[in-house]
Amino acid sequence: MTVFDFDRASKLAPAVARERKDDSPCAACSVRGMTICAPLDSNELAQVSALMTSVELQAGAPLFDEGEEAGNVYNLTSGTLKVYKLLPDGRRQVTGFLFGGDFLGLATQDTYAFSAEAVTPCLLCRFPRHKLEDLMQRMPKIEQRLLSIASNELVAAQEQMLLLGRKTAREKIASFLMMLAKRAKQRGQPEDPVLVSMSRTDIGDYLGLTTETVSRTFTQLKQEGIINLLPNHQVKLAQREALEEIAGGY
Amino acid sequence: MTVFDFDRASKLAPAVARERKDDSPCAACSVRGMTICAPLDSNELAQVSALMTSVELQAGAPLFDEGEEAGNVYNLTSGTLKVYKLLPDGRRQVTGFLFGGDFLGLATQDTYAFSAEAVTPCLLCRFPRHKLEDLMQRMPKIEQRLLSIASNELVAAQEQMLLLGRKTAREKIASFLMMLAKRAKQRGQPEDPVLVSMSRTDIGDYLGLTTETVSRTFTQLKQEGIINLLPNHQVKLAQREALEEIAGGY
DNA sequence: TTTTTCTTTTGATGTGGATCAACGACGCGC
DNA sequence: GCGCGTCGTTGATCCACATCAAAAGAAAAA
Repeated sequence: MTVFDFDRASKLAPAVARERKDDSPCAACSVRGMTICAPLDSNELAQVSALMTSVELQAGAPLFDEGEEAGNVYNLTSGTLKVYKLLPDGRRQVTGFLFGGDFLGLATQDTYAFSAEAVTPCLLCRFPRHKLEDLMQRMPKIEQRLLSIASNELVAAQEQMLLLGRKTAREKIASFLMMLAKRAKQRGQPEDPVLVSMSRTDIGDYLGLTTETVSRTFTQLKQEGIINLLPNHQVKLAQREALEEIAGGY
Repeated sequence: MTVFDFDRASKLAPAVARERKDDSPCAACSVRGMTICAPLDSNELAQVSALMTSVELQAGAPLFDEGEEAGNVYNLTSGTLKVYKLLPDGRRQVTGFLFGGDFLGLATQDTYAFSAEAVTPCLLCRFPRHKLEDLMQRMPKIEQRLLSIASNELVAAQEQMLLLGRKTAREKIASFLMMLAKRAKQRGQPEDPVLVSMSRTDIGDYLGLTTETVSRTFTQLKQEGIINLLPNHQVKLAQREALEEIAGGY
């Protein structure tokens, strides 16, 4: 379990690395045609794009903290982001990793229920929440899209509860690798040598394990020939079916 | 960890205990003014009510199973319901308990992502999903309400991930009791002697513990004078602040 | 009421993963 | 290139909770 490291926190990079006011619509959002913009026509898209600002984060930079006023929602254009919650003594639970195309910042209360931090350098589209809410009144399509996103997240959250509450370390690691492979495939990236861009600590905090256990379990799977640990944080799924079997049918 | 008991399963009560076609609007839904009907005017309410059927479940009766076609959504009028997921070998994770006023059955895919079963006798309002979806096209208010419900559930799910991944047995039980108290208060029921209507097995499967550990932890808290175990499944929160402290600030 | 059955509690023992400790390996700035 | 800080791996030991076992309550059936 990771205990909050105050020394490290004070050394963190500044909150927002760079920020650009951009008159053109968020290229990645419209090009990819994903996330909240997906169901919109060009006129609607222009209205949404007018609200948007680009944000750039360097690895390790926080986007916002739990409890902070939830003024914006975001679309992650590229990079990897983690969202997490802390206990008062610093124990951390990473509740999710976000990748290119993912949506972030849904909140009913007016404060964020979790913190968000860049794992790798990130590009995001930012929308002021109240303006987007005004727009939603006139464009139910956005609301539909948001409901669909929330429903999918809810399904994923329940899956993760099953993992945290009932799976062994071995099953957790196998599930984690399968999840990374699936998500990479979804956004059209290579899924066999899986790129594991996050640290053992982040993985441990996501799976409810310690770094040591994460490391030992990777080693164990490697020795069994189920995976190969390649350079540059890549993992080859040597026996994909075996891994899927261990993951527990999910 | 609970392993699937095939003998017990075969002895379970039939799926739907009773069912009534009801011309009048679901009394509880409109009276309470909660859940998806909350923001509607009387004309809109009539349209929604026209789609509704009442369902009655006896304790232990399943409402639907994971993987089943998601044909309906439900409003729980009274009683307690549990939703859960199973691993292939029968290990179970209860992902939530639902109480009077709660909404159930949100799904993007066309199958349920979890199973639902009555803990106590239950009364529900049932809505055919495709008809409700048609209605949503014309009444964005319902969609807004659903998005709000989903957002709240998402916050609760992240809270539960923190609990499952990072809290000790003692902290889990304390959090569980505080949650029950809070939810009882929300729906205007006595919150101090908390009614714990579910079995130790259900609690264990909700918190990622065994029945034995749940029982031992209750006993321990009782011996420390933090709670009192009363007859009829009631628990008196003798030292509420101490319990809140143990729960970890949530 | 007594009997049966299921649930909860309590006890004895085992173990998966945490903790504590040290070392090796990679990346970065100089 | 070299030194240095961070991250990952490996080893030894510990402990919170699981597992196994049985008794004590509670509820349902006879």
